[in-house]
Amino acid sequence: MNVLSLSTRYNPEEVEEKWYRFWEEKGFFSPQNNTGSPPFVIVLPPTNVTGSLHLGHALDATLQDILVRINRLRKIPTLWVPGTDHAGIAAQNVVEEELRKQGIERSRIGKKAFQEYMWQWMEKCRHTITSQIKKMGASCDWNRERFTLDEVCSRAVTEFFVRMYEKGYIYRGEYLVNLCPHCHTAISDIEVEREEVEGKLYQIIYALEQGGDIEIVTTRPETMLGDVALAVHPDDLRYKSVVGKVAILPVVGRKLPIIADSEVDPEFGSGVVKVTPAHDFLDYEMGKRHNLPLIRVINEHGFMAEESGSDFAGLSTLEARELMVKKLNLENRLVKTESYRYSPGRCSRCHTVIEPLLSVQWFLSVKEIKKAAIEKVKNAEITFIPERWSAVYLDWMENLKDWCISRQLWWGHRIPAWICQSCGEVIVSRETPEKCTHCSSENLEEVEDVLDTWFSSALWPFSVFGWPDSTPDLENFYPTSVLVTGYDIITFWVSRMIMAGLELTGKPPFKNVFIHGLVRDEKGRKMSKSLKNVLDPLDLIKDYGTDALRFTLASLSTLGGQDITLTKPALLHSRNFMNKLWNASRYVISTIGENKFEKPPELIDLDLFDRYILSRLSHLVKEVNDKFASFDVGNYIKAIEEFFWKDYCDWYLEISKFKKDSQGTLFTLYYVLKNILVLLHPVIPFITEELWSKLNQDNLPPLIIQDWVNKVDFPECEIALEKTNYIFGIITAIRNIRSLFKIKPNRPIKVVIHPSDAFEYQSLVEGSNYITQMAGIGNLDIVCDLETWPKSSAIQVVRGTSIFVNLKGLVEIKEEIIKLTGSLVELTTELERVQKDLRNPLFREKASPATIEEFQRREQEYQKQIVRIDETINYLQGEGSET
RNA sequence: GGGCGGUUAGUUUAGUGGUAGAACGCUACUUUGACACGGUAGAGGUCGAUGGUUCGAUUCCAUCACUGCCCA
Repeated sequence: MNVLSLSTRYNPEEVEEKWYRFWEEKGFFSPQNNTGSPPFVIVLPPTNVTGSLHLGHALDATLQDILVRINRLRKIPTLWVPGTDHAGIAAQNVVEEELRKQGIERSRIGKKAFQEYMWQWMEKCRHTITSQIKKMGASCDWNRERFTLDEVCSRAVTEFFVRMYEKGYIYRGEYLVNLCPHCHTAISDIEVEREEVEGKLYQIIYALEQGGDIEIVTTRPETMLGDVALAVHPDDLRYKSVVGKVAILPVVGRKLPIIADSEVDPEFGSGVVKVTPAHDFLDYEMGKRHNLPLIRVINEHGFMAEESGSDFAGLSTLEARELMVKKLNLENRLVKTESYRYSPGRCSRCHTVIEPLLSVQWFLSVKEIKKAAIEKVKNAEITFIPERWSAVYLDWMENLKDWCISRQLWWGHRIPAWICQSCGEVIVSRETPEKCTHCSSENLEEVEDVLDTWFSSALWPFSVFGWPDSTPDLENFYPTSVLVTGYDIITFWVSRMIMAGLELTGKPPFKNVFIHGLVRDEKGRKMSKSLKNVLDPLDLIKDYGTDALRFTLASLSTLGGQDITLTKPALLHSRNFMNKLWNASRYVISTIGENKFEKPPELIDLDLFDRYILSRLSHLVKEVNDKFASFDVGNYIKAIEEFFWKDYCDWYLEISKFKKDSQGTLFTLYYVLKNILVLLHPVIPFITEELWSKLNQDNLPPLIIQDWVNKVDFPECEIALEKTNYIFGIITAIRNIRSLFKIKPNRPIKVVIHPSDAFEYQSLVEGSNYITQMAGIGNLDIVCDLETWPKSSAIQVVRGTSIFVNLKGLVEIKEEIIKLTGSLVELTTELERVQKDLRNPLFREKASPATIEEFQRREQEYQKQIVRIDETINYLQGEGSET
């Protein structure tokens, strides 16, 4: 095959689908139990069936795939379980909105019909998502794909619920909870977001029964209808005398006791607050402490309830507020209103201002189950990477309150509970009960509520394996190895998986939690639908290829888990990298041709440059394994990139062009590229597999199941590194002169090189052929004893070596002197800095021996170079005076 | 108000108690038999401010400023 007939551009579309299908059909994504080592297991954070993948998913999947693929190469049985999440409230909202566009209202078609729409939507969405995950190259085991509402996962949810109920951890009752008037459901504290807005603060006068007035402040006058008391701080001297007296609620006329409670902030407004226990969390607590009644004046739809009176009932809260203000004005009770910034809670899903409302809900008490979850992180049985996120987790856990788990939705896991319509008994059961366990009545009604989505995602690491049954998969693959997710989800999900995992299985669900940042747009903004800055991974794949997208996301990841600013130039750079890899491989493949390497590698003759690149490769492999061990994905990639582009392409490959007849060269070209492909495969699986198949001489198995590189078969050769470093410096210096004097690249030049010691001389002799070729030299003289200085030459000094490039007529001696003097000044400054420290007794006493040695080495190096430059300047000054 | 980040070249950012790196962009040269999505050679930084610790601070500590996120 003439490889050079291949396109000079890498074309991702031609290879990606082919290889994914090949891998999947061959079953490489399923765990191979070919070694006895413990498996490496990841569960994919289940993707919400709310639409399609965004770049956050792309990053998350890329990082997971890198871990999975490296471990697979390491011959560790590897399993990555994919799946989707029913995403209760979020998915229901999406479908509701879709239907509304078609003129269909959820409330009109009823629960059953709506659920049918939900399932249809789910199937469609799930298909979109899984095909996107596949497009990303994710090597997950699709045979084990799960959906949180499928039978296996649902059974786990029921089991979890029943066990917690039986242990007394789940309870039901009427409490004040966050209700979203738009989503018509209760939500948990964590789903409430606060955002500061411009509001109004109303100052209102309440009359005292015994005569006189008292002023209060409120942001929500409409809730006055539910007032049951006024409260002041017990130490507030201004109001000592009114505590225990009675105020009259304006408009309504209800009698309100004035109580003292230390939760009242005396600095806020007048220092007197109204107490509305049915509609405010602080007031609710206060009401409990003081045994106050609850008057519920707002209903679950966010409208005024019957109890608010005939004038108000049926109004929205905003209408009620206006009416209340009007009535207060009529009664001359409103002193004034002023603008005021406050932060009402909003539903994190629909952004509607939430209403604290009394309602019957189900709660999970966390008091007991959080203990182990805290302990395991504190004693590092579960570790966060980066470590600092464990503080966020612990802070959250330690302040965790009981979790409201019931939702008034039509999409989710139904709470496995029945209420006896005869005696009111609550029956929680795995199976549908036939009669009441208390009164034997058969008139049982199933609870309509569903469970919070996180209640089921909490079980994901083991429900996917069939828990509570003790299945082989559960036995083999649980606990999982690492969880990879964004920091925004630590409290929502990670914390709950740890609690549920420890409570139900007795084991931490994973050992490591690998936290990454969020993907931001070019301006550093979070991607959001409302900003219209969301990028679709599929569009980027179309423009740049999957590998380039993965490469970009992964190489921008930092160990600190910083957010990633995704820019077009970064994507272009990655695409260019793919092209470079493609073309370097084309060169290597065509250069090797039909050559076979039959001799064992250790018998092949290797020259200086072969040993140089193999030494660098050896160093790289160490670095890569090191970075990988610490989850430092970004630097793992950057190290390979630098090696490949700078060392392999720019130096080794260029030099190889002048020694193509050497077996050692051909072997080294092949050997290094082969290793590069293995090292890069976890990050850019498609292009590497494609190139592997073209490079593959020995019919080796596909790259995806190759052996990972733990070390290189050749030892690092320090001398080769030092020599090539020197030779490359010489070449660069000559090219620099060329460039400065604008000598055409194809014009040969005459060069005299004057080394200062045996090392330099030997290196020059060894490399002379390549120096000549790489720098475009026509005539090269290496001269140890310089009897006559070359005239009319541009000069550079490298180490102790002077380089003279003959440039008759082009060189201004004055210019050369100025240039050299410039470097002399720089070097002298550096030398002085080093010597200043070396002369300092404190430095010699306190600095480490290695540092002192290094400083001494630098001192010598500078001195050597300074001597040579000085000598050259002296000569030039002589030459200048002669002309 | 509490907690956690960030502040380094024009831009996006790595990084380290001992000469500050990269990518993109920029300048000049360059279609040379892998690659112009390329090559060669360059220019560009008082590492947010002020103090402190240290032989030595961009790096550690404190304060401050601006900025982002989380929690109340």
